[in-house]
Amino acid sequence: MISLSEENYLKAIFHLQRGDGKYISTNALAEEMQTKASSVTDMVKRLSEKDLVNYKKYQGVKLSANGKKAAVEVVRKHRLWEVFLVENLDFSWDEVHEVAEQLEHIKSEKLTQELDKFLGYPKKDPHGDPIPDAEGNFTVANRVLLSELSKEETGICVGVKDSSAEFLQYLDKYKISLGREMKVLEKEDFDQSMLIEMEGNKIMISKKISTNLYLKTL
Amino acid sequence: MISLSEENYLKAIFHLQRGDGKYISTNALAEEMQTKASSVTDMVKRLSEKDLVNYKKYQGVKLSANGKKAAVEVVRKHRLWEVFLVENLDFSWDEVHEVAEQLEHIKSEKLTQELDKFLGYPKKDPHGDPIPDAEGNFTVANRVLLSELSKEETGICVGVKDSSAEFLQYLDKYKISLGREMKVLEKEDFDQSMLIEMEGNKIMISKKISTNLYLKTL
DNA sequence: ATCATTTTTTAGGCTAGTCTAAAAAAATAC
DNA sequence: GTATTTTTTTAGACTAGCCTAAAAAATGAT
Repeated sequence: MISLSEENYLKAIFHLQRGDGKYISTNALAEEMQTKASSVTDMVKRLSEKDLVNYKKYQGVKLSANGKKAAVEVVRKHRLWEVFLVENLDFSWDEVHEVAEQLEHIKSEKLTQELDKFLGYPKKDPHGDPIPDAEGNFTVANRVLLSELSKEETGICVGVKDSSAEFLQYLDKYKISLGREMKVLEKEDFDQSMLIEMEGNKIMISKKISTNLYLKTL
Repeated sequence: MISLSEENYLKAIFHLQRGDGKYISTNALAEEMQTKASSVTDMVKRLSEKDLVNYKKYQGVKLSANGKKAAVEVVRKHRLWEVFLVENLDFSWDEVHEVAEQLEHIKSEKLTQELDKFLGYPKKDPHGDPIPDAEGNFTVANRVLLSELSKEETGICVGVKDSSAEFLQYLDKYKISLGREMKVLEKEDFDQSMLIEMEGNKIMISKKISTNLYLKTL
């Protein structure tokens, strides 16, 4: 049995690893978990004992096969619940995170399966992130940050890197949503801002925004 | 903030109290919570400290106004989720309990409200138990146990006292479900079994069944 | 290669929630 | 009304998960 706290650590390691198998430092994990390095060392030892991570003193930690499976399952549940909240319970995309953080820990295979079916086996959550299927498979879309596009390039907004309520509300305010087509008209070296054309309008986008928006280039 | 464990204690006291304001003994609560009397004493002191219960040494415990409010809120969530599981996720009434025990602890007022709306403000859960509204109000139906009916009396099945999977599956097997009309044909003093007419069929019902089925008399 | 800095681990302590065993209070029996 | 039994509480210990402070290891600079 994996505890709530253990699940949160596995999820955090999963997010820091981003697919590849690199080792995550104790400090990085402490930062992600908003806790102290000493607490991380404690927990990481327990996870290692349970064969959920590979841990070598002073070298860091990475998910084992078991750990990855558990982490992906938590991510799957988190994203399915987000879809449910937005599609069926009138939540907006900036309101779902906190509640999904709780719902992701509900343990019931049948619940997850039936929820997935009820939602019509969605492939993406409201922020554009892929939802793993029951076997834990999912494809990370071919996407780039808006900030990486060159002048005159065009793309479609497919996801956000930061999914804080503040950022999402900012996007709402300027009518930036998933599926929008964007064209880079200008890139300013001075402050790395960009002039973008979207739906016939021209808007200035700061570095902070362009480094947190994912696009699929055409 | 009320912890998960505290919520479970409050719910247990609520169920043992059954509306009226009687004091619950430490042993009774330990039995309900499947734990030891000493653990109950510990917890009850903490709950008393938080003004969620009234506790007097050696006399027992009862819910305070705050405690009752919290307990009713947990019960409301439990029953709403049960409706969701049965109505939308193809759970049967004997499968919902365990999952609802987890879902009832999710903290989000908006979630509860929106779920209630999504379900169409249901008044009863799948076992016939009343669902408190957002203000915590609910009416306990005017009902009696089947075992209390006299010969020739008729009633409609409106709820179950025991909601264990075993009991509910037994009821399914003999096609006993909420809404069924039942007439008492015979009452046997010897083993307190009853001969019942239901949907034109005659069935024998043991004491164990008749003392766990609620009916509304006609 | 040595010294200083940063990172990580260890040591020891805290809380919530549980337990067992023993003591104290209440209830029951005679 | 005293003695026995039952119930309840207290005392002390345990685990998970966190903390602070100090020690140890790794890294980086000269």
